Amino acid sequence: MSLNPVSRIRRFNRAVTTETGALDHSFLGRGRPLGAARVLNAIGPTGRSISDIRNFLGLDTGLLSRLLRGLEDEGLIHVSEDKHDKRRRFAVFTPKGHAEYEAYETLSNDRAQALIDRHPNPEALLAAMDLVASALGRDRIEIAATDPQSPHAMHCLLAYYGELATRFSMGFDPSEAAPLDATDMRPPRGTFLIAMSDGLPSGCVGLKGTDKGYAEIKRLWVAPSARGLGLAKRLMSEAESHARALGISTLRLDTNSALPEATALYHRTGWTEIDRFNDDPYPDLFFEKRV
Amino acid sequence: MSLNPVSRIRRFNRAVTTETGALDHSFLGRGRPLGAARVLNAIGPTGRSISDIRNFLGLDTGLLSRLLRGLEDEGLIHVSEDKHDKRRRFAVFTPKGHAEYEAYETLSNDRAQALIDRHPNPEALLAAMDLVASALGRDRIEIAATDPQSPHAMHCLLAYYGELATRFSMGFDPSEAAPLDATDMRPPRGTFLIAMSDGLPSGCVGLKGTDKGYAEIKRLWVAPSARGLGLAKRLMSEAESHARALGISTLRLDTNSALPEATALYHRTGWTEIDRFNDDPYPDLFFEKRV
DNA sequence: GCAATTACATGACTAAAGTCAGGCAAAATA
DNA sequence: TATTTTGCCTGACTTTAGTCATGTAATTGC
Repeated sequence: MSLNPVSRIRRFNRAVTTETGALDHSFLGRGRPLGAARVLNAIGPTGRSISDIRNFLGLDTGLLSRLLRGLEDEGLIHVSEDKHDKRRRFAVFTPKGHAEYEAYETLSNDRAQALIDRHPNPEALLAAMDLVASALGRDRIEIAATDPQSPHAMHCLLAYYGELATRFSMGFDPSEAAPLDATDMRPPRGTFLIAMSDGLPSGCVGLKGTDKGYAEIKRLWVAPSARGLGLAKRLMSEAESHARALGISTLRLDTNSALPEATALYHRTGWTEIDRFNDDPYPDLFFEKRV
Repeated sequence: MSLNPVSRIRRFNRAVTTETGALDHSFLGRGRPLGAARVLNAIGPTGRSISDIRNFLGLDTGLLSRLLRGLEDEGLIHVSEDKHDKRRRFAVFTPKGHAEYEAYETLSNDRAQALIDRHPNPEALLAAMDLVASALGRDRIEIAATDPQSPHAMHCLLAYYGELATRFSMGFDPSEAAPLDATDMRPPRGTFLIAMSDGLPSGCVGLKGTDKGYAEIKRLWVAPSARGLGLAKRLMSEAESHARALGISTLRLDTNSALPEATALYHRTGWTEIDRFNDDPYPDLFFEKRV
């Protein structure tokens, strides 16, 4: 009875509700009701428009207006009007508000740190949490173009190389693979897309421009915690849209038979297998698609 | 920045808060405030004493009293006095209350089921959730004596056998191991202890009485999701207390060098290695301890 | 047996959260 | 340009949650 899947999830819910309840309670310690603290947190260091806050927190206009007025009276925020649309308003922190925001951040961070510190295997715990968070927030994964040398991109690429190293029987050394020039993966020659799942980079794909009449798809990777959610397919289809927008009509890619999921995906999504078109030592399968 | 452990935990918190918020909201759909729904849920099909409910939900006497009165007025529960102590009161469902309780259960269960259904690898998701729940609720793991043939005990034993099968190079077949008579693990000859982590059996150990002047420790197992929390040590020390209470002064156990964590634990907790004392084919290490 | 304690109920209150109906200025649309 | 819509604010409300003091009956401890 307690062992069936539904019971296990409900046990998880109980554990997590207790934990968040305790965090909420510690937030109350700063002498401000939870509603106001939530608004402060929603504003964030870069400021935020009122309508954004309303959507994010799901609040009524009246209620939010009053909460903002309260924070303003406390001297924590400053609300100014948007230059382009004077109906819209934008909230930013005062120095005092910034300090207060940081105090709430510290409460959350300390709690998170304590959880890590007392666990015997933090990496396993974090991996489990990533997986659960991705499962819960699957519809909130967003794909956006990023610079191929941004920290998030580097994170994805390192994870990608690490995985190739374990999956290829001969290992994988990035320096032996075909060198990549970052400018080939920046507009207007190409692009680099990252899938962000509420702050966690969960996948990537590169579109690399060449001077040979086609562009290449490179570095398609999906984080273990986000696999099976159809993310690879979404990344590929976004990459194809970007290719079309850049005026590219032929795409090529290379892959290795040690990555059967990838190969299956290419077959499923209209790619045709072609002959070897480069002398990179790692790939043994080559595909092409017209977009 | 979003890749450090603290950020990952906070991302998890956000995902989970959204999810529980959505569940709470669906609870509201039954036209009853959350407080009343929580009380209904706390009562449960078997009924519950008022003081229990108060402790469980952390409510003020006045508030709970009013919430109970509300549920009573709706015709959902019936509150009667305890026979032995007429100050105490006990709440049970009326048939209508039972139906309402089930409706809430269905909301929770459907949500959980949906999460399983849409995930590509439900077993991995559940394992991750178990691990997180154990990490959050580690101080709430309780050890209790159970019948060695209870469903929870069987669950532990099957998991234990499954694990031995993967860890022993020669595999493991329970039928070839020394047969176990359940009466040897019931008082007064012995006992069987289970560690329960909020409804999930997370570990076990058996104390098996013999007629040879000593008792044996058997089937020490800790669920993967609860490892590293010191549970094995707690189980062993509980088993020793039970042995003392049963008038047993010498304990023995056998184990296999393929289980180094176990062996290390025995060395650490006062056990001395002795010569083989049985002809079971699986063990290759033998220990004794006086309690 | 008497005082203290316990278990629960009641009344009187407050704070927080949320709803709803205007209202006003700016922007979008016709 | 006139009308409608949008984004936000304000005032007047209700509901929910929770606190505190007091009361009453039953039980426990001395």
